[in-house]
Amino acid sequence: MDSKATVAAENAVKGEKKKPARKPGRPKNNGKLKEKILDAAEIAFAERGYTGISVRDIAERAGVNQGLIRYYFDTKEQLFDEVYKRRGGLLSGHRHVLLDRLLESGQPLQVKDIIRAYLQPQWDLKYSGEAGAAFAQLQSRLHSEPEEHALRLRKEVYDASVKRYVDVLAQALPNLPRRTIGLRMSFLVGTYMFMLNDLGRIEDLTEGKIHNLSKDEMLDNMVAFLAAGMQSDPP
Amino acid sequence: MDSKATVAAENAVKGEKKKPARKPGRPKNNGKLKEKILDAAEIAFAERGYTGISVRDIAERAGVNQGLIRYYFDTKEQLFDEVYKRRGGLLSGHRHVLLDRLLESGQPLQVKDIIRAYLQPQWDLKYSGEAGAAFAQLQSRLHSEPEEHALRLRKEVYDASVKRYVDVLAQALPNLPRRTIGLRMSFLVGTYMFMLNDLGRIEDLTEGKIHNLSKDEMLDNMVAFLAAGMQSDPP
DNA sequence: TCATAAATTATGTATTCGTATAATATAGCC
DNA sequence: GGCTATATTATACGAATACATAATTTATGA
Repeated sequence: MDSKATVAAENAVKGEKKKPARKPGRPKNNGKLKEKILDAAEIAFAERGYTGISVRDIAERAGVNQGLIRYYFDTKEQLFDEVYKRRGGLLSGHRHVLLDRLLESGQPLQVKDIIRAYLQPQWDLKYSGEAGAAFAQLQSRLHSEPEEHALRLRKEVYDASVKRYVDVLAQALPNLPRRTIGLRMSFLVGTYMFMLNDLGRIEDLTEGKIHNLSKDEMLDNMVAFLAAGMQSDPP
Repeated sequence: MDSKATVAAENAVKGEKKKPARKPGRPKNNGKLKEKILDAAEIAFAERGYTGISVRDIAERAGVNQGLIRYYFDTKEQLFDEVYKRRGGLLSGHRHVLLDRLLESGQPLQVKDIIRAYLQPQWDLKYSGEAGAAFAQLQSRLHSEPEEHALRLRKEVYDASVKRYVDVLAQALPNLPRRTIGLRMSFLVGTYMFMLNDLGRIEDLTEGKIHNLSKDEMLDNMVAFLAAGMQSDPP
């Protein structure tokens, strides 16, 4: 059997081409394919992970020539970064907005409200459609990745908002050492990151008793659990 | 430039070989290399992920010929499975032992003791050396993997012990619906899975205030947090 | 209108991947 | 002491990989 390249060369000689022989050049869609690439890459990376999907496959999913990915993003790694920062930036922004709103309300700060403000944008995103769900999956992957580059990316995207929430929690919990609050913030992140993934698995974990748990029910349960842990006496 | 294969062929013709030309055959070590492969693969998969490391690289890390991996494990996937089940089985076993001990003590069941019995083996493993730490990392990766095969593997390794712990928790918390306990068990898994990874990151998250947190301190903090959440009123 | 820049495709290249197989030296058994 | 199953190596193969480049068409602006 011939390799693809050989086959293509033969076809070129014979003048036979399977595809309608789209000639190169600049078509009508002026750069709009960039977004299509980002969308396809987001889902592909979420499903298979960074090393699990090829640039070629992403191009095919996006319905785009492979070279175009290099044209817009240069390397695979840069494509990944842009995918991640695109939606991660929106998420952090949303968190800041909700926290502002809470602080400006003038009411006394309640731990459960702070926690809910942190989780709500993430949950809304997850349930906003295929892209949001894919990004949630992608986040979960990135948080289990020990590589240096992944660590820097996480830091860049999330650090500022996490620190701000820790500050506000410290304000609401003046009796707790800041060190304890920081640690518990990590516990919180771990909990929701795990729940983001794939709720199907939870059913398995508990013999199918968690069927039909709605988005809001899940969020309420998480907030109650985490708020109790956050406010408890340190050991 | 020539490909490796071509170079090797030329060397063979000329009779020049870089390596001392280890002839094939059965050496002294009678199958002991299998363990070396498993050890090297455990660390490699933890660092890079399943698709991030090649069978060739694993062979090199293990100091073993590449073909030997296929001899013992047939496929890359089977190698991964054996790596995972080897230590995962020990872990589940250890959990069962600690729970037995707790139940046989005759003392009234306390939520924090049950939680500690669940976490202790995982923590001991993580701090037992390089291999244990690598396996912890590997677990974290597998739990963020949505692929069908990963799901089955997790289920096979952990399901029985998780279910048993949920049962015992339900016994200690008769006022809580079982559905709530199951859900909270997932929260618990998420929390410790996240903390398993890489404590270095936590320092970043909280402006370096978590330096010098010992193994026991971390475990105590997690138990306190999780026990409070587990016993709290449902929303 | 015409030159230039931008967007897109086709094609190529060297490397690496998982898997396959044949050759061979030793251990253990009769 | 010879036979056979086992452990190990060397080598090969075709597909897939990330990255590269040249050709080409269109949009834009002077």
